[in-house]
Amino acid sequence: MLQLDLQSRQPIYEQLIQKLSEMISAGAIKPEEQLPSVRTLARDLGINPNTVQKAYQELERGGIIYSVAGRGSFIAPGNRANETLCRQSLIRIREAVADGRRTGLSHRQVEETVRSVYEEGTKHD
Amino acid sequence: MLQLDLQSRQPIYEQLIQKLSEMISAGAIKPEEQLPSVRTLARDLGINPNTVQKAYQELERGGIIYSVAGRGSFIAPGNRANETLCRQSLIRIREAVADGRRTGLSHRQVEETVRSVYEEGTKHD
Amino acid sequence: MLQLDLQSRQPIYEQLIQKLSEMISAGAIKPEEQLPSVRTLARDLGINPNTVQKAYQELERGGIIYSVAGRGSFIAPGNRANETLCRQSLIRIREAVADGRRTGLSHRQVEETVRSVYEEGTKHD
Amino acid sequence: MLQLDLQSRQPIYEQLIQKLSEMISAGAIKPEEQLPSVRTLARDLGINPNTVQKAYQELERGGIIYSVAGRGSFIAPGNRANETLCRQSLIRIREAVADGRRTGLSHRQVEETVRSVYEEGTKHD
DNA sequence: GTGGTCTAGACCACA
DNA sequence: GTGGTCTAGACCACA
Repeated sequence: MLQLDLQSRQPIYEQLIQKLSEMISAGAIKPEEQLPSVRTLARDLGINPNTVQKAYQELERGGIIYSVAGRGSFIAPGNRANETLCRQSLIRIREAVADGRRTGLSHRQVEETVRSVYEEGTKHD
Repeated sequence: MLQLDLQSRQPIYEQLIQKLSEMISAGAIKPEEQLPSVRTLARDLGINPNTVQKAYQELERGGIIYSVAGRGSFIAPGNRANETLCRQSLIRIREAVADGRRTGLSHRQVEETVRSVYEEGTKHD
Repeated sequence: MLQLDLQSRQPIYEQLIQKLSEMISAGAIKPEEQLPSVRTLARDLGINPNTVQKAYQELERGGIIYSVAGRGSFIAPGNRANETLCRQSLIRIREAVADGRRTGLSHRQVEETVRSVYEEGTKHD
Repeated sequence: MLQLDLQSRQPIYEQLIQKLSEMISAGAIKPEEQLPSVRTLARDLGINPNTVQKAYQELERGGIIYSVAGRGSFIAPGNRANETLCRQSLIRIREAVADGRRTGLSHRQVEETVRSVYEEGTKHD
């Protein structure tokens, strides 16, 4: 659970933000529930506490979680984790498709690709 | 023409590779035609010659262009600029869509986004 | 009553000092009246007894309350809760205004802000 | 120039953000002008590069500056440094005044304080 | 214990 | 050289 790719070009803290957002969005962690402490999560993931903290701070800025010094970090009630993820995802899709269109991909080709993604049976992740 | 975004997270040399590939793919530059010299292009774009050099090297590795020491760089005949771009583009679209699906976007929502991209009139880029 | 903001940057014990001072200053608790015990107040507010203890100690240092070992804490007769609060408040206002002036706020803008605060009907707190 | 108080309760990076915002707001550094590099400024101020970077990143998030990896950090054109500072300043004044009002300060007393700040001759800072 | 700040120093890709 | 990321480790106030 919460698999990171330390070799990826995407920074670890960004992967963390994304994975945690997904878990929150999926309801795996619920509003007002406490997140693992910065140190605990860092230890469990084998990364540095500063990296976890950076991710937590970004999530806090985005209103997904809130942190109370001396107490811990918690899922914000009414957080927009899902909306945020969807919005970002749609932007990325739009960019990728616009790019493909410029390259000469036909509407049909893109539609076909989209369809194939949605027809793959439920995936492991 | 050949607009770069110096502030983008995407490295300039990658943007250059993509833009040049697009121009070649679109026939704006034809096989055996000569590309501007590394220094000229760097000066025109206001970027570092090392950056242009890196882009040219990658394009050569991909068989899109070829360089002749002392003479310059030329578009390779029979280059697969278009195929390369399309392949990469489809991969990126597939990844973005898979991501969106995981986030909870419906097939319909994605289709709608794709459609809207294709319905926008011819764009400036 | 005695609303704390656990997420505020201002430490809880400081908020406690301020709120208690306000209540004493406003006469909601009168000289020689007993304050709730450290443990009781901590339980009621859902905070750590150490935090309440720290606030009580500071209030005692300021001559606002006094404690009798084994009996409890009481409002000091002749306490200067009000004077203390007013003095601190004026200092903070002065600093905030000086800051605003440096930033370029006009005397008029600040006056207007002050007026708007005083014109808001009686507030909940 | 750019005096920091290393003993202050206010974190160094926040002081940096504020001071730089003030300089930009005052026109001491103009749009598109380059800021000192993270390392240079850190060395000059005798603090750690990470601390400077944190300040720069916050300023970038606020649209006050922009950073280009490998090139440097620059004042953003059309930045709202001044508006941002004024807005924050007015909020702080409003809070301080509301606090004072609750404590029992009269409108007149506050007005008098404000006036006195504005009547002090031009100050050094 | 908890989050927040800071230092010292390393490594990376890019310019 | 430049910004960006990350580690290791320290210290702080607060709870």
